[in-house]
Amino acid sequence: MDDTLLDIGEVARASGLAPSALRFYERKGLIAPVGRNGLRRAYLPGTLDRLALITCARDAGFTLAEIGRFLDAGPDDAELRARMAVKEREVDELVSRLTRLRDSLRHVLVCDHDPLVECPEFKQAVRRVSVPE
Amino acid sequence: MDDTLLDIGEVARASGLAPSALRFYERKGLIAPVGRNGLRRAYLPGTLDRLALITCARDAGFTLAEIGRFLDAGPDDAELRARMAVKEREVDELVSRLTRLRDSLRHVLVCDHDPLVECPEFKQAVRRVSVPE
DNA sequence: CTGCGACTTGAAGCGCGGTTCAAGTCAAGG
DNA sequence: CCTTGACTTGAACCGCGCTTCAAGTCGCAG
Repeated sequence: MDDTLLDIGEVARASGLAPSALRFYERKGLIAPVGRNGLRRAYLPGTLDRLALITCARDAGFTLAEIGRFLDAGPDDAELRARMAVKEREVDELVSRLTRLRDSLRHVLVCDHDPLVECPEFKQAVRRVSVPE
Repeated sequence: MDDTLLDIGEVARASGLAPSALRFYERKGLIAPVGRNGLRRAYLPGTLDRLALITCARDAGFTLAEIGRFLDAGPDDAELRARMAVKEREVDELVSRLTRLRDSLRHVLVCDHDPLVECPEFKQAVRRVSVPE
């Protein structure tokens, strides 16, 4: 009928997520098909954008429950904005820590201590990672 | 006897990890007490450095099994170096993604769309997050 | 000697984020 | 019509990273 609608298999291929994961997300209220084709779920193409957002947030350490609350909120939701502000700080700090970790890894790639983890430069870097500056 | 040795409770307080977590790490081969005081584990102070490293790596998305392999390796372990190089790239990419996510969050804090996730700037940012540049 | 509290063990349980399985339904093609 | 293959469901299972629990063992203070 409407060939702009997507089957679960197509959504899975396009999003890189398993069909089982899509059904799981549906149970959690994160996504929903716009309708059914017989029994089969029919998705709007925009669902892919939503899934990209979900994947991204999940990678950033948000739980699916957090993402769910996050997804249905208007501009007047002060509590949500507060949570997002908190998250923004958290992500920012995580970025700092990971940056230092990456630098440690880079160094250890070219250093020669035995065992590797005893390298003083590396240890110092780790200390910088764990201590909030 | 030797008051430079630490009891599990002291290690827990100093590291911020629960005693149960420390015993769990021990079962996984990540840490070990240098001896026992009766039944009680006695730790070297250096264990705290090791735990800082473990915590840091775990936060960065390494599994405990990965961390374990990582911890006992000399400079001649080519396979380990290869894995670390891979991890360095992964962490680096994660940093990029998180940076963009943080920027998205920053923007959405000051924008006014309904629902928030429909903000075009935000959506574009999310797209940048998911698409490797 | 008698608590007391911090430790010990192994085993079971939990929350998260899914995957896997069995059994069934449906639409399209030969 | 009948097969094929992708979908449907609920329920069970999984790996990870711990926590909790029951039952027991210490060492030290009073």
